[in-house]
Amino acid sequence: MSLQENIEEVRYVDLVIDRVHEALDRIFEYRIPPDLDHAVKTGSRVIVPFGSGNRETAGYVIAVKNRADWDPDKIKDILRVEEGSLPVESQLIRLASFIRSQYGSTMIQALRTVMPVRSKVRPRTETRIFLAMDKEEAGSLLASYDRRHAVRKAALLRGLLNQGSMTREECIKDCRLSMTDLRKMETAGILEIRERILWRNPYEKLERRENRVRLNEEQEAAFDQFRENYDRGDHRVYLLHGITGSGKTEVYLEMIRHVIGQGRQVILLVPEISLTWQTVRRFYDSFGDRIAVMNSRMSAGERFDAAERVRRGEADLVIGPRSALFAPVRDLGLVIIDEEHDHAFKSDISPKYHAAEVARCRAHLSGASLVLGSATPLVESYEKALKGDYCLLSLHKRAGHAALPGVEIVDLREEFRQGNRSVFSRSLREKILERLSRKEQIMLFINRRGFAGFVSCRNCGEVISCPHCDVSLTYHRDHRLRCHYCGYETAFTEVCPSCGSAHVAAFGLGTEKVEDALREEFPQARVLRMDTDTTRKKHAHEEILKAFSEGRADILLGTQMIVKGHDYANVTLVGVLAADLSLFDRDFRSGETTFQLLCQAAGRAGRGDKAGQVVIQTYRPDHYAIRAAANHSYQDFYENESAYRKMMAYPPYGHMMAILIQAARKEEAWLAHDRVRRMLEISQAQEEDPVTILDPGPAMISKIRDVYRYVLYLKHRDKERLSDLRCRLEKVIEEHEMFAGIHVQFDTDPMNVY
DNA sequence: AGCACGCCGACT
DNA sequence: GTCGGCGTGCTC
Repeated sequence: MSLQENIEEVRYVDLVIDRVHEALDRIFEYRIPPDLDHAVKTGSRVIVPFGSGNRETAGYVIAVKNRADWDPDKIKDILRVEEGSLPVESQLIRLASFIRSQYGSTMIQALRTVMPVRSKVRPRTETRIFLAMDKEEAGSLLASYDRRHAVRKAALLRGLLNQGSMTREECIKDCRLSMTDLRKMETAGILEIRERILWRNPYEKLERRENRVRLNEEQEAAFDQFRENYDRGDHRVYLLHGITGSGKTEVYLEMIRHVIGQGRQVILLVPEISLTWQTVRRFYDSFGDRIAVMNSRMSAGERFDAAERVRRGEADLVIGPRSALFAPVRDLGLVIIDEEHDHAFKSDISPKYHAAEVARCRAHLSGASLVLGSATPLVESYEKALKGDYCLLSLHKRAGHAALPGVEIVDLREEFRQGNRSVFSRSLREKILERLSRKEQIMLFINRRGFAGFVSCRNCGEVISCPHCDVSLTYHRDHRLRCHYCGYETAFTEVCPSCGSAHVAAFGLGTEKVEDALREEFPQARVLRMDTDTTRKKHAHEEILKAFSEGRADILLGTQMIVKGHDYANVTLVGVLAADLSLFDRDFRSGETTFQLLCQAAGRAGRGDKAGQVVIQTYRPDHYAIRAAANHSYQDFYENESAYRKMMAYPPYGHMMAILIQAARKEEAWLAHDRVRRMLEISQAQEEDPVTILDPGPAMISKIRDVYRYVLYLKHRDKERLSDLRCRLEKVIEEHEMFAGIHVQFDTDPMNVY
C-alpha cells in the first residue's frame, strides 16, 4: 500500500451497519483516512461506502484498532464522521463493548442486547378531517350540495359543522366517501386532512391523582444528601438501604422530581414481577403521561412506541425491567434500581450482564447518579457501601405509624414429634383461625408450585422424571405430571414405568396441596391461589391481587410472586410454610436468597394500622438467615454472611465464573467440557497464583429440553484473571472446529446454580 | 436492506 | 438482435 500508511500507522475500525437485517448482522472493517484519525472514536456514527455500488451508508464504530483482520487491499476508507448526531446510540455502543468485555459473548450479541432489533413496527396513526373554511362559507357550500343532491358530501359537511372534525373512518363509513373524494375536497380548499401519530400506551387510561406526601426526617435526610451532591455535579452511586415499609418510593419520587426539574431524564428499573399497574400508578400520579413504561408483556408495537416517545423527549421517566436500562434517553440524569438484590437484574441469557454494573457504566457515560435501593441489599453492594465505594443512605424506621411485625419461628421437627402431620403448625393454625374470626387477611407463602414436588415408586425408588430434562416431574391436582422446565406433561399412572409395581405416590409440598389442606382445615375461608399456573393469562396477575385487596378473599396463598411489594392494610398475618426450601440449594447465595425472601414476606404483615404477625415454619430454626430475618436485622445477617463468604472466597471477597457447555448430544457436550477443563488446567499449571477450577461435571440439571449441559466453575480473588481466561477461551472456541455446534456461555459471579 | 449480476420473454 | 422481468448472492 502507499508509503504514507507505513509512516503514519493507519488505523482501522470494526463497524456495524445501521440497517436492520439478519445478513448485515456482522462486523465490517474499514480504514480510517489519516485526516479523520482524531475524529473517529468508539461509538462514532460514520458514513462508509458499502456494497458493490459503494452506496453511502451509515454505521457505528464499535472498536478502533491498529491492524486489520481482513485483506487490507479489500478494505475501504471511511468517508466522513457524522458529528453531533451521536449521543444516544454511541452511548449504547459503548455500553455494548463494556458488556462484551465484562461478560463475554460476541459483539453482535452485546449489540442486540442494547439495541434490540428495531422491528419494522409502523407507528399507529389517526387521520382527522377538519373544515378548511369558515362556517358561513361552509353553510352556503352545504346549501349548494343539497340543491345538487350531493347527499354524501352534504352529510360530511353537516358532520364537520356539528363536531368540528371527524376521523377518516367516520367519513368513509358514515358518509360513504372515499379517501380520493376527501383528497379532492382538500385540494379544493374545503377540507384539511391531518395525520397524527397515536402512541400505544397501555397506561394512558389511568386517572391521575396528585397526592404528594411529606417526607419524614430520615427520608428527608437521604434526599438532601443526594440533592446536595447532585447539584454540585457529584454523580455517585448510592445504596438506599431501607427496611420494608420505610418509604423508599417516596424518596425515589423526590429524587426523580429533582432531576426532571432540571430538564434531565430518569430510568427506574424494577423487577419484572413488581411491574404491575399498582407500581406504575404511584409514579403516574406524580408524573402523568411523562412516563414511558417498558414491559416484556407489552406487544412489540407498544414497546416500540415507548422507546420512540423516549427518543423524542416526550417522556422523562422510563420505568421497566433490566432492559429499560437501554432506553434511548438523551440526557440521563439518574438511574434507580429498586429491589437491587433481585436476581432478575442479572440477565439469564448471554451476555449475562448485571444491571447494576451496566447501569453504573451508563450513568458514568452521561454524568448521571445511580441509586440502588433495597431492604436486603446484596452482600456485594453493602460491602461496597461500607468501604465507601457507594454512598450509604439508611432508612431504619417504618413510615407512618406502622410497627414492625412480631416474628415467631416454628420448629417443624418439633411439630412432627408432637404428632402434627398437617401442613400447618399448631401456632399457625390458631392464628389463622383468629384472623378469620376477626375478618382480617392472611398471606401464606410456599416456595413451590404444583401439588407435590415429585412422584416416586415406593417399591423400586424410581423417581418419575421428564424425558427431555433431567428433573423430576411435578404432580398437579388434575392428575397430570408436568415438567416445570420445558412444559412437558403426561398423565399420572399408578403403575411404575420401571418395575411395574402399583405403589407410585406423590411426595413433597406445593401450592395446590396447601390449597387443598386449607379448604379441608378452614372450610369457612375464601382462598386465592397465585402461582405460575394461575397467572398464565395476560391480566390474571393483576386480577388476583385486586380481588385480594378488595377483600374478596381471606387468604392469599402463593409462591415468590406474592411477596413482591404489594401493600395490603388488612393483612395482619403472614405465614411462611417451609422457610428452608431455598436453603437446600447447593448455591453460595442460598442463605442470602432465603433471608431476602423471608424479610420480604414478613414485610407484608402489618402495613396498615393493625399490628402484624409473622410465622416462619422451618426445619432449620437455628440457621442465621432465618434468625436474622426473624429479628429484622440486616446487620446480623450481613455479619454472618460476609464471614462465610470471606472464608470461602465467594463474591465479593473473590470472584467466580461459571462456564456452561451445552450440546445436543451427550458425548459432544462431555468432550467439549473435558477439553475446556484440560485447557484451563494447562494454562494454570505454571501460574504462581492459579485460578481454582471446580469441575462438578454435568450441571445440576444435566439436560433441559433435550440439550445436555456441563458446567465448570472458576474461582479467583482477582476478577481480571477470570476475564483474561475467558477471552482466551472465547478465541479458541471460536476458531476450533470441535466447538462447532457447541454452546459455551460464561457467567461472571453467577446468581443462580447450573 | 439494497444493489449488481444473471439468465429468459416481448419489443423498438 | 435488445430491453427488462425479478431470482440469487454479496456487502469490509
